[in-house]
Amino acid sequence: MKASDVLEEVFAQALSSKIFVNREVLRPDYIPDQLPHREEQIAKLGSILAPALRGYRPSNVFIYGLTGTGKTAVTKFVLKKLKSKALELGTSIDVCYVNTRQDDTTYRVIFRLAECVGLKLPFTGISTAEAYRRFMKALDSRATLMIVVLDEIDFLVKKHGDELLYRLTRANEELSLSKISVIGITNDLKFVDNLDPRVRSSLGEVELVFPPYNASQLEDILNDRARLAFRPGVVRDGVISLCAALAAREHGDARRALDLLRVAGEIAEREGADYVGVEHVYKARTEIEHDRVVEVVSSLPLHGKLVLLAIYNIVRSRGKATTGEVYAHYKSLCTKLNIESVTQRRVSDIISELDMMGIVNARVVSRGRYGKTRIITLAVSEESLLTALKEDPYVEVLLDRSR
DNA sequence: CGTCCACAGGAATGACGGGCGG
DNA sequence: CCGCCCGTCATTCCTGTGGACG
Repeated sequence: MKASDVLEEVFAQALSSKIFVNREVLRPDYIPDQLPHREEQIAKLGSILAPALRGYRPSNVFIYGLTGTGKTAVTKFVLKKLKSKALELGTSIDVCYVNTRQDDTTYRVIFRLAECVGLKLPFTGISTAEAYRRFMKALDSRATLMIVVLDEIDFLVKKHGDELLYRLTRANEELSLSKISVIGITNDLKFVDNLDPRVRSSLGEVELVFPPYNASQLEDILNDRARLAFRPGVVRDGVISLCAALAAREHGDARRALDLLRVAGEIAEREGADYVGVEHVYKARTEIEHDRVVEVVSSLPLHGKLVLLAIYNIVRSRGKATTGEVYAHYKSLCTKLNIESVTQRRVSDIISELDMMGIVNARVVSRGRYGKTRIITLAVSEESLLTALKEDPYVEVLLDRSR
C-alpha cells in the first residue's frame, strides 16, 4: 500500500469513527515509542548490544518471559534505535528479525536471513545445506555485523530441532570478515532444558528475564495507548483499570489487556455508542473467549469433539464429571454415530489436552474407597462451547437427535 | 490399619499421512 | 520423484496411588 493510501485510510477512519482516532496502536504488533516499566530490560539489552556500535560482536542473548511481557516490543525497539545510531556513526549493522512460528522450517528461516543480507534464495529447489552455505558466503562477503533475532524460537526447535541454532551460534568460526550475534526469544520457560547443552551455553551467554506486569503497570501501558487510539473523552472511568485488572489475572499479559481495550472499542463502535464503558469491556471479554473457543474446538479431531460433547452433556446435568462417566457417555455417542470408539487411555489423554488448552478444568482427586479420578468442569461458557461444537457435522447430528 | 477402587499416567509400539533431503 | 523420517493419533500393557471403608 502506498503511503498516501495509508494516510487516506487513517483519515477516513478518524473522520467516520466516533470512538477511534487510530486503533492500530492497540494491535499486538504495534511498537510504541514508550515502553513503560521495561526501562531495566531496555537498558540491559542496550548495554549488551552496544559493543556492536564499535564493531565488536555482542554476546548472544537469550530472552524469556511469558506472553505479553514485552519481549518482542523491547527487542524491536532497542534494535531500531541501535540501527539508527549505527547509521549515524557510519557503522553497518544488519538486523534480521525472524518469527519462527510463522517461518517454522529451517529453510524458511535461512531464507529470511539471506534476504536481510541482500541475497535472494529460491523458494524451493536447493537443499537446506546449500541454502545455508550460500547465506554464509553472502554474509561474509558483506563484511558486516549481523544481529539475528529468532522470536518464538521454541516453535522451530520443537519442530525441527536445534541444528540451525547450533550452527548459527558457531557460525563465527566459519566467518572471517563478518560476525553474527543471535538473540533468542521464547515464552516457554522449560524450553531451555531440552536444548543441546552446547547451544544453551553459547546462546545463553547472557540471559534476560521479562517478569509479568502487575495491574497498575498494565494500567500505565493502557493509558499511554488509549490516548493515541481513542478520541478524547470517549473512554469512561474504570474502563482502563478494568482491562488491566482482568489481564493481570492472566499472568499480567499486556497483549490480553490491549485486546480487551481494542475489542471493547470495536463493540462500542458497532453498537453506535459514542463512548466506551465498562459494559463494553465485559462484552469484549466474552467475545474474545468465544472466538478462542470456536477456534480451538474447530481444530480438534473428531474424538476430541466427542469427548468434549460428552463432558458438556454430563456437566450440564450434574455440574461436574469424572473420567469414567465421560468415557461411558462418549462410548454411547460413538455407538449412535456408528463409529469406533478409542480406548479409555486415549480419552484420558484427550481430557488432559482439553485441560491444557483451557477448555475444561481437570483436577485429579482421590475419592478414597471410590478410587482416584479426575473431576472435570468447564473452563468456558456453555454457550460458547455449544456454538463451537455445533459447527461439526457429526456433532450436529447428535445434537439434533437429543431434541 | 490394611485394602482396594478407579482411575492416572509412563513406556513401547504401530498405523498413517505429509513433507524433506537427496 | 522417491524413499525415508517425523509428528500425530491411537493401542496395549503396565505400575502407581490417596484415602474411605470394612
